[in-house]
Amino acid sequence: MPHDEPDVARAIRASGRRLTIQRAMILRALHQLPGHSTAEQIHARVSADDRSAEMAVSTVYRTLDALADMGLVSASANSAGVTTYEWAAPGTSHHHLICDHCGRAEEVDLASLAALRAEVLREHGFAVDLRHMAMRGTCARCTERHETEQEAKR
Amino acid sequence: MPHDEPDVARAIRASGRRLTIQRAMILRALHQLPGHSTAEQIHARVSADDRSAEMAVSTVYRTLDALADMGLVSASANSAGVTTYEWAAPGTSHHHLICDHCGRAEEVDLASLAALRAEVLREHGFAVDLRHMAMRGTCARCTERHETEQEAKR
DNA sequence: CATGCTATTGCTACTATTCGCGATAGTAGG
DNA sequence: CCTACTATCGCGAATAGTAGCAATAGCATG
Repeated sequence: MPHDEPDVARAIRASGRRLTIQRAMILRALHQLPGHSTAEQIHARVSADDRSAEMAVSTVYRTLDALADMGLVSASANSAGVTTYEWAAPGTSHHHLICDHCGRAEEVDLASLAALRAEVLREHGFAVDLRHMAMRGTCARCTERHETEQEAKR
Repeated sequence: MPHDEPDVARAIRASGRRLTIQRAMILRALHQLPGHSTAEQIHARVSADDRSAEMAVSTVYRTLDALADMGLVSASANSAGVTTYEWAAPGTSHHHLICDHCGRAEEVDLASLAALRAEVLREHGFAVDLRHMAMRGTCARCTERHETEQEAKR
């Protein structure tokens, strides 16, 4: 999987896409920004880097979409309905636990997912994309708080 | 888990919520509509049932949200970014495989998920909500088509 | 049955994201 | 280095869904 500039350029062209200045700027912004960023933040970063011409927000979305399609970035939606993106470094793969109560997200690495993927592929011929997969539920802290509240009511 | 009208009413009140006419209408619409429906469709159905007063769309969203919170309906987002809802009949639990290429969704029942949930709970104290969980990837048909295209290019 | 507390509703304004389209500009090929 | 082909851009309008707030109406209680 590509990670430095020439590699990325090659990967983009290999998929019949074009490496435009806008894309280059967004790629740079993605490397500069740590972890998960929203389209808004990426757009802001790009605008800060180059104030000659404002890039259209829709371009940011379309580019991120294309990059996600190629597997170069991964997108995950948080509970507030805002999507965040992050550079999918080669070999990197982690999973998100998103709490539906407090909205906080943890990143973990789950062994069982491999077994799950195997089952789905065997039984249904469906290839699940596990990279950066997100699961919703209730985090430890919120579970605890909830139980405490229940007791308080008694 | 409740499924008939008095039961549902009790469940709603038990959670400190109120059973308003709007909620009753939305519940009825949910029972009438088959499988997954969008908030839009539910709103249309409600409007069709009762033309005396148009219900606000935001009310539909809020109600579905509340019902999802109680576990009475389950929400899942499709690839186009539109959320669909369905009545979560007692005992019903299935998982969605959503193809990122053709957008089609399959419903399956996965044994491995129980193991996954156990691992996450043990290792991270996080209680994953497995009901109607969705996974993205590539379906058998699209995998096949993709391979065929690759061959055609050679 | 009357009453008060507060969950819910209906607005309306706003945010995040997508879509369509004419104008631009990467790229492969000569 | 030119040229044609077409992916991509910018822009502006459209869509799904959310937030804030004053008015309304369930429901527990006496």
